[in-house]
Amino acid sequence: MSAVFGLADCNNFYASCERVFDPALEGKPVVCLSNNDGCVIARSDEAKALGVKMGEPAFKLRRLSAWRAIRVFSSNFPLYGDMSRRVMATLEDFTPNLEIYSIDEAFLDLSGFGDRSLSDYGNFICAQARKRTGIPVSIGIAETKTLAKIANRIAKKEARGAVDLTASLKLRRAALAATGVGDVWGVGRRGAEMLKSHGVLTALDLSTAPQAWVRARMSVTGARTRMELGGVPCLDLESQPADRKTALVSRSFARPVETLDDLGEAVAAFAAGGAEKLRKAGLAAGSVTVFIRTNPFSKTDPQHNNAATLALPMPTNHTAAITKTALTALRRIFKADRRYKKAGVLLLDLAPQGRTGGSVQGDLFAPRTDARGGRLMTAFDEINCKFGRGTIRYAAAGLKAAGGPGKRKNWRMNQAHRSPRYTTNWNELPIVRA
DNA sequence: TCTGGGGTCCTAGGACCC
DNA sequence: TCTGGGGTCCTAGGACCC
Repeated sequence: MSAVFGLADCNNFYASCERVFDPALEGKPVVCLSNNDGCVIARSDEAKALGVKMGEPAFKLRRLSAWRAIRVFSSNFPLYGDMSRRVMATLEDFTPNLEIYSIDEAFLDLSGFGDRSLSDYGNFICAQARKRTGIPVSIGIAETKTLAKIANRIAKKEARGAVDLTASLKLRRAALAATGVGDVWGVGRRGAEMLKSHGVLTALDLSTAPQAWVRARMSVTGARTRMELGGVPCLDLESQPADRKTALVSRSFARPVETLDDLGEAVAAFAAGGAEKLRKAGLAAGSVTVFIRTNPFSKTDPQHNNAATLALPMPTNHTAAITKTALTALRRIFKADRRYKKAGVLLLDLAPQGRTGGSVQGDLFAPRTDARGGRLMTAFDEINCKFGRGTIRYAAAGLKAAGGPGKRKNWRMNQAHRSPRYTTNWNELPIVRA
């Protein structure tokens, strides 16, 4: 039985949250702003129709002819977090397995629901979420996460509740053909530019591009995306959230900050906030990075960006210890006569409290088949992709195993001689044989 | 005048060990 | 024709995500 993924995504989430608490906003253009009311981070459909762009600076809103009609909100993240929990709790009732992917998105395990219409079931879930929380939700259904994203995008575009791409290959093909390569999950701006310059314009084009070519140009993540578009799942549902690896507290300043004292005050506040985050999560930091930067949009100010990382004497989540180290780092990077616009404290090397890391070694672990019985690509397959047989003078292939206690982390094999050294990571890339 | 905040992963290459 | 092989750990920078 093959896997089926649903991607449930709240429509215009923050704007929809504001509407739940003020139904008079229904049908009106609603916009939510970032911290400091800096730029637009959510728009209702009506606001989109007026030409409000994502990420647009708030002051530019006033240039729109219809700006007086737009209801503008400062962000209220505690509210959005609470609404998110309610939506997720609802979704949980309709699947045995749920992965909360972001504040407004969740992947649902819909495998084994094939005896009824998946799109009917999806529509039912959407209706229930709307009824119980007031938040409009759409669901994309497909054989892989990447395809489910595409299905969801279509659902939103066509103002449908659920879109199911599992029904026929023809349907999937049409969806891929109608999706620009830049709109594929995992393909960002740079990737899209590169692909377009080679004539790969749609998701369908990417799904049929030669695997080795994609692997060479877009690394293992791109190769995975390509396979997922073809219906081969490379990304699993992860219902257990992993421990966080970093924690960041940063802000843009409303006006430029110029003195070490003022900057220190801000950094101390960020450090305290970071320490509290860690305590809530039961984590401790091993080191602290402080960064400061001037306003990159300024055409007149001299620019300065800098950062420093300092190890803490021992892993901790105590405010005093983290603040002290953060301020030491700040003193190292501060430059007088600069107008700083943003600063932050990044806490690194997070580990569950009481455990300070260490490494485990054990038996060699080099899987050759994946969980579905497919053969996994080996490092030598990749070398041959890249250089072609017979041209290799020296190669080193690193295989990164799937981890887990008792498993050795890396397995490297050196062959032949002379550079270029070629290293690749092992990342469970399934190979489908014709 | 005014342009967000918080994350993850991958790669290349170096340092260092036996 | 001409060279060591195997392993761990770390970092900077880039790319991507919501």
